[in-house]
Amino acid sequence: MRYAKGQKLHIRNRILERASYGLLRKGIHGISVADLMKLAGMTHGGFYTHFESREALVIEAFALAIDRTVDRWLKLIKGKPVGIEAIVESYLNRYHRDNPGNGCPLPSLSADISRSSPETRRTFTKKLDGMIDVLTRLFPRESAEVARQDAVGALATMIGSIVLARAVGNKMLSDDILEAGRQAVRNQAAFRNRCGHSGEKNGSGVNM
Amino acid sequence: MRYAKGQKLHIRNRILERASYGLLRKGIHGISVADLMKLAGMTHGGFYTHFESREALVIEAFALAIDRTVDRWLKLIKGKPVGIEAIVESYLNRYHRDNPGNGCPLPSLSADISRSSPETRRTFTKKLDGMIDVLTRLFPRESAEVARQDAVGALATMIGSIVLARAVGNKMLSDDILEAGRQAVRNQAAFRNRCGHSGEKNGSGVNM
DNA sequence: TGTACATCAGTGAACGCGCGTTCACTGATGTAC
DNA sequence: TGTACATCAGTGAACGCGCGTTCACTGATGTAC
Repeated sequence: MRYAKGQKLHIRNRILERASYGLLRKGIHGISVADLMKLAGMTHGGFYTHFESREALVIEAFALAIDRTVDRWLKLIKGKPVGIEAIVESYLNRYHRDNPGNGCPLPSLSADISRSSPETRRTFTKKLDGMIDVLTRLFPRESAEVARQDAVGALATMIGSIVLARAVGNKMLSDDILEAGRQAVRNQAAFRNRCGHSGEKNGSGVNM
Repeated sequence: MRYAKGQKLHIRNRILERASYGLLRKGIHGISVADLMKLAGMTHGGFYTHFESREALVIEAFALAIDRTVDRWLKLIKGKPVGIEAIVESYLNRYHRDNPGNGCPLPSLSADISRSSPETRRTFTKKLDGMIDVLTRLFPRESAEVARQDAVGALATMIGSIVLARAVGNKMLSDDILEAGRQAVRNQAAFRNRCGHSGEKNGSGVNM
């Protein structure tokens, strides 16, 4: 089967997208090349005409999932008052908890990343930096450093909450964890806004 | 080699302890039975005289690591004024980040747990509940629910921070993440203590 | 436009390898006398 | 106390299996004329 121009790239993208889904669901080591190709409706042999190795695919799939998450965030906050509220609601909810395949790769794959090759970790670091930048804009503080710190704190809370909520076998406890996570992020921001020394003169993040 | 009474249990415990170390370092699927036995100074064949299966060992090793973490916490807070500071300092520091083998299993293994068997998840849930109970006592609030929510929020922030700090390839960014995590937990608690209307009389957690 | 050939993405058998688990065997130690 | 036998934890070869990767082959489509 020889394809028209552009067709090959199209198929490569399909493999990549489905692989991203499969890897987020099953974990970096939890799904085989053959099964990843099956998700794209193909057999395993053709894999290597599109990717140099399994690891190369994993890196690209991870980057894609991060990009998608950031895109979703940007859409969520577009035209709305500055604040992390909307992102927290979309992150710490049941849909995201129950559908890791379509979600943020940080709760699903970070632990595996920390045991991966330097190249994988380098990609991770770069992408994470970009995520933090986007979140930082949502925390108007008296200094960029404080804003960034608040953004990282909120992100860590969101990731930890999803990780826990997915791991527990008890739905009620899991729901409680999501709610506790949402409340924790609110409290972090609220302390800075109302009690901390920021937030007044620059007008800023009054949303929470 | 036939052993004296108690000797077998002694060896079983050694396997379990070393396995806990190995699994926390390499991940649930990142180390073989043969390598786990090597950590205990033995060959792989004898494994099944001590454990029914690899999975049975994983469950026990995970539970052991949780128990150790809780014991460490209890020692840390014994005789000190109520507060989560001591635990946060010991959790979100470089030693814990750089030595997952001796640390809390939640950042290392939770993502794998969420993809594990119901039995594994049941053990996880029970152990997590115990951890939350210990932390809850450190948050004196007007209601048990609010205290527990604050405890879960703090735990989620700690886990997420370690997960991120371990995954990034850049030491400076990693240190920043640890500091942001510590600050975030402080802010969560500070909001309840100083700005919220809790902690004093009834104040119910209507913070936002 | 039609025909002959070249291309190359996709197929599926096969490769070497490492895994979890089993098992016949070993030999140090416990027990009986 | 000394001797003969029984026990069974530990060894390491072997098992079946699934994995990532390779490769000879196929056949639909592009290209030349």
